[in-house]
Amino acid sequence: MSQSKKISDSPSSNVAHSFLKSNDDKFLDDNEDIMNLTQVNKNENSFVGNLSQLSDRSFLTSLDDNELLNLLNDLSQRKDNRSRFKNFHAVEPSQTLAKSYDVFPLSEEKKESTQDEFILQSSFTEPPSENSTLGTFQLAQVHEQLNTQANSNPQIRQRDQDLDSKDKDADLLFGDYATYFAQKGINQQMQDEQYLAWDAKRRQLQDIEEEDDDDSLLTMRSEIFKHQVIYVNGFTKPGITTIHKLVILNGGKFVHHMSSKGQVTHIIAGRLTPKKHVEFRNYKVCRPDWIVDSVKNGKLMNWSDYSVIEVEYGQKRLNFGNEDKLEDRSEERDDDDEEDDDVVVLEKEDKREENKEENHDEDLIYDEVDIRPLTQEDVNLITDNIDQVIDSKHPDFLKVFFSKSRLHHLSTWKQNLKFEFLQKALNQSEKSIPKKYTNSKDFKIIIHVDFDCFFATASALNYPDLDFRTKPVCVSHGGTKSSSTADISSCNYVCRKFGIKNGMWLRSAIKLCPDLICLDYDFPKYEEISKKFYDILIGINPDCIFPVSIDEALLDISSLIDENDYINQAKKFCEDLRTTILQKTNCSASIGCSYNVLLAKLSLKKAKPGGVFHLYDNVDEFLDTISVEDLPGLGSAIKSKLVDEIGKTYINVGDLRKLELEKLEKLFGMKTGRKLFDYSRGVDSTNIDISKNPKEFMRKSISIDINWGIRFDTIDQVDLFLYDLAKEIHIKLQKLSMLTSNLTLKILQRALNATVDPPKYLGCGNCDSYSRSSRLGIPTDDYRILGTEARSLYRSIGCDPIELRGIAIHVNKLIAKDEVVKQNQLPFAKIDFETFSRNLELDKPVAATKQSIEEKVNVTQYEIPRDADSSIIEQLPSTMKESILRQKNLNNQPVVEISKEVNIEVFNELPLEIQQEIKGELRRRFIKINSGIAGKSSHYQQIFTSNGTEFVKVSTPKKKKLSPKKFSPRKSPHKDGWNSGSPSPSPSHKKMLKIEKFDENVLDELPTSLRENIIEEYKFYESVNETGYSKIKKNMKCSMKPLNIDTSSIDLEECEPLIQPIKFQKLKRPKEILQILDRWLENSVEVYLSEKDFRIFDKYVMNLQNKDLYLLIIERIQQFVKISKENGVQLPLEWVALMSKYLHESDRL
DNA sequence: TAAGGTGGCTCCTACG
DNA sequence: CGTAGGAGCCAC
Ligand SMILES: Nc1ccn([C@H]2C[C@H](O)[C@@H](COP(=O)(O)OP(=O)(O)OP(=O)(O)O)O2)c(=O)n1
Ligand SMILES: [Mg+2]
Ligand SMILES: [Mg+2]
Repeated sequence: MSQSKKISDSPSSNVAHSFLKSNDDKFLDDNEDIMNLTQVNKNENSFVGNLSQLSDRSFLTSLDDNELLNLLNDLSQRKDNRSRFKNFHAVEPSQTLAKSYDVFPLSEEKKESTQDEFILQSSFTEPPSENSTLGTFQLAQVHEQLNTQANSNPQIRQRDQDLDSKDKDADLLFGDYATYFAQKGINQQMQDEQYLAWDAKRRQLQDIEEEDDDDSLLTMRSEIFKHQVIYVNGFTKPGITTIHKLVILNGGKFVHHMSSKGQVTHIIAGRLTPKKHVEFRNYKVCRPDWIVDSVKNGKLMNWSDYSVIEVEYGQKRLNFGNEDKLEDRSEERDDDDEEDDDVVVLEKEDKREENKEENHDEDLIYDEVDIRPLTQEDVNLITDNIDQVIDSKHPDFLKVFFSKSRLHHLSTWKQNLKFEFLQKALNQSEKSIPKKYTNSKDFKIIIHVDFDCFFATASALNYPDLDFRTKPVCVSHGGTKSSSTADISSCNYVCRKFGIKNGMWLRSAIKLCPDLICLDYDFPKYEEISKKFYDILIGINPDCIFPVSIDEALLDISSLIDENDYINQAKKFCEDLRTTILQKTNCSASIGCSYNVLLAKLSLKKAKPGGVFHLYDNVDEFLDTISVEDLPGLGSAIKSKLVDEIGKTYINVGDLRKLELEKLEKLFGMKTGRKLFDYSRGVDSTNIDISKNPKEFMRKSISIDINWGIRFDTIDQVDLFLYDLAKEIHIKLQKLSMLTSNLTLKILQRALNATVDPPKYLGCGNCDSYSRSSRLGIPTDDYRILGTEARSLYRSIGCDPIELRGIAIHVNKLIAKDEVVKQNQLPFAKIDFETFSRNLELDKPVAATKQSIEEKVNVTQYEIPRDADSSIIEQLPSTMKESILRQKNLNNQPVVEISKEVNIEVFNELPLEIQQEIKGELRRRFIKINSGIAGKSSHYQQIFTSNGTEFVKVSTPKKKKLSPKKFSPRKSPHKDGWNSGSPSPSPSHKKMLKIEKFDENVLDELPTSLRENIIEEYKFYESVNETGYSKIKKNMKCSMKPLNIDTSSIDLEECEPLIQPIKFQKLKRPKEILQILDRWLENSVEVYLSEKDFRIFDKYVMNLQNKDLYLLIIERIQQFVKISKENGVQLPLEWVALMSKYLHESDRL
């Protein structure tokens, strides 16, 4: 029962690593099931040779189960572990780690564009490339993979890794294009140079002939691509990154997706599937060398000379009819923007007809092709290319958004400040220099210092001619347009007389004050001023400093003031401080001074603008003049409750004081009630001394929230974005050197009554909010784990991507990295080793034992369809039966077990660190080690699910119904709430299970075989928890009317089984297999393929039961052979041989 | 155009 | 009963 216990321990979600193989799968010999794509033989010793790589957790993470077990097996077979690891610590991990990469198949990321309709799912079979040192350059690789088929040269890959580990400035390498829009080319020059330096280095390490051209090309600058908008489809050579660079460096515009309708002028593709052929029929499609040659020659080449090889249907090519004319036209366009060309228009209209007919053939990854002729508007769009709309579909969205988000800046600054002062406090407490303290213990002087209308003041420094004191000035994005929905970040005190407030929309502010002057943000300047500000504060050496914000801090200055003359001294002190700040920063600050934080804050408010206020006596009198909403922590929600309670709209603190404690506690809860009670009497004991209790000030959670610009069409885009978020979280975790074991995904879904376009431009509008969290099993900072989890949670929530308006990832249960090592050890040994002995009694696998005799490596698996007839189960060996029934009972999933031999004693000889690493990893995967019979051999066991995804979640036994919470983004006191539309009557209790991947009509028209594949594909998009064949079918039917699905009609637990196909390369989904095949094929052009790989592949194909997949594979190879022939490429004889064999076989079928 | 983030605390309640 | 997930609220 220990297993089921373990799983139900994690009610929300757990993950298990799927490792399914069919029983009759014959190629189970030791290493052979891992096809070696990279020619580097993964021989028996490859693990041993790289033992030091164990010092990096990511290495283990990257292994698939079998590899992990092999490693463990290997380690446990050696008696000389101790001596082998003598120098364990001396080895530098990054170098050896990199070497180990070539053992693995190439990384696969879901890609946005491919030439076929299959989409790769990310998985844990990826190499651990970006794990431990996620340089931005590696991100670049990821990005590239996202947008094109994974580059297939493992050698380049590895060198990138090598380089990255050496090159600390790798960030800049990527920055040169990823931050292009954000940086607006300021650093372009420098970054390009760095890129070239890097590239030179790379070329030293290898002989890349075919890229020589590109290298020199990258130094070229011109405007030849001006007004051209380039889109890259699928795998190209040179890769998408290079093309991106070439295009941008030469005046063009590069887009990552086709959704910017009508913008794209050229599509670059290596080859086209028939589908893409149809889809792109109205574009100029050409080969990548068109770009290269154009740059090389300094002028646009005739694009039609670079027509793309069509994959399948012979010469039925891209018939643009009069190619010459078109060509002329395109040349013309470089010089002027004139644009009406009858030929084109006619042509396009013709195509429109055809397009209609074949529209159902779309794979729906892209927007429908926009076939109308370019309008002047479009041209403007192209011309203004940098200022194009960037929403969440844009690959650089996060970067750009963050760079412009004031709130993001505020949050980041605050975190940095808190961190900084926490460190300072920690260091100080070490030194612990007790201060001379002459005042009595109760004596306390707290001051609260805050700049007056900080952003406005600071930005105004950039406008020396502006009369800031008399003119209404504010800071916001965009111009002064009376329709603007831009937020006012900060407004000066002139504005406030008009009733303008921070956070108000510009257009409502303009209504209040038509002469309003808007200034731009200047974040670096704010930082700079803040730095000076804090330096001053540090300089006065107070008892403690508590950073509240970039422009604001609390100080305890008790020991700087003589108790006996505190009024005068504090007065002088504050005046001096204010003056100093004003002198050094040119910005006016105000100071509130009192004996606790609450009163200091209230005094500050009173002191503004540009003054100091002291409050020591007659506190109640003072409070009676204060409105309750000025109390810290008392916002609109509490205020309105108070209004309800008291019955008047203006409530001052005196009114609040009249409420009894009990009443307040009942209304607001114990703590809040008490706080209000105390606050109304000026009582507050908030501690601001970090060094007193540093733990209290430690970071407890990390999150990323994006509720602006979230506009998606497909689940794939959402997935990519979630990975981006996960990467950001990863970076934050890494910076703090922390790990997390809990992740929460929160999404905002457009409320039913909300308009598709909310009042605020690209805002989230009125939304329902859903959140769901999940335990990760082990502490981690691996973005793949985080990302996969997030994707999984997204599916579990089930929001239609089109309705998505906000996404947030929160991680909590943070733990310092170095603490993890200590903590991991004990529970593993205790729980897993002990409880497993019970396991053994239950399901000591007879079959496995038998196998262990029969085979050197024993991989047993029982594959039972979930709805398998119970009589079938009855016939099974009792141990199997029990195990299966238990698992069935547990999570409705079939069971698979793997057993291997391991000598636990030998394993125990390993260095502790390594043991822990492996144990942790096994634990994470729910593989248990049994200390075993006679203590000699051990037994691994793993729970599997029927789901085809590599990494699967174990479902919660009972699924809570999702009840959306109405989300009204921070209703401000003024009219412009986040949702200024009509209020939502109640949260929409509709199920949002639709993921609109397929049009049902499309589906119906497909041949059955293909449909099956697609349905299986679709399965991937469902949460593991909720996946069910029947549900999918339901969803397909409902997909056109998602919002009307009745929740009650969908039983989340209703899951039908799917028979497990056999696996290849640990993969079994046709899409993945084909993907791998494609990569392999492409690889095989330039590199030697091992005979072994062919053998394994052949074995796989011959054992394949799925006829359709079989045919698809053959088709692929056929295509490949054909293309190669057309291009005069010499193919490996093996392919040709395989081909004829398969063709022969297929005749038989 | 526009960039409505983020972390901490508290409350409520379902779950064992 | 304690715990934890999830929602609410708030501040800058
Ligand atoms: N809704 C808000 C509130 C604040 N800020 C930014 C701009 C402010 O300048 C800065 C500091 O916030 P304050 O609350 O200190 O506000 P100001 O400094 O602008 O005005 P005050 O004079 O009231 O301090 O934070 C913002 O962008 N949006
Ligand atoms: Mg301020
Ligand atoms: Mg402030």
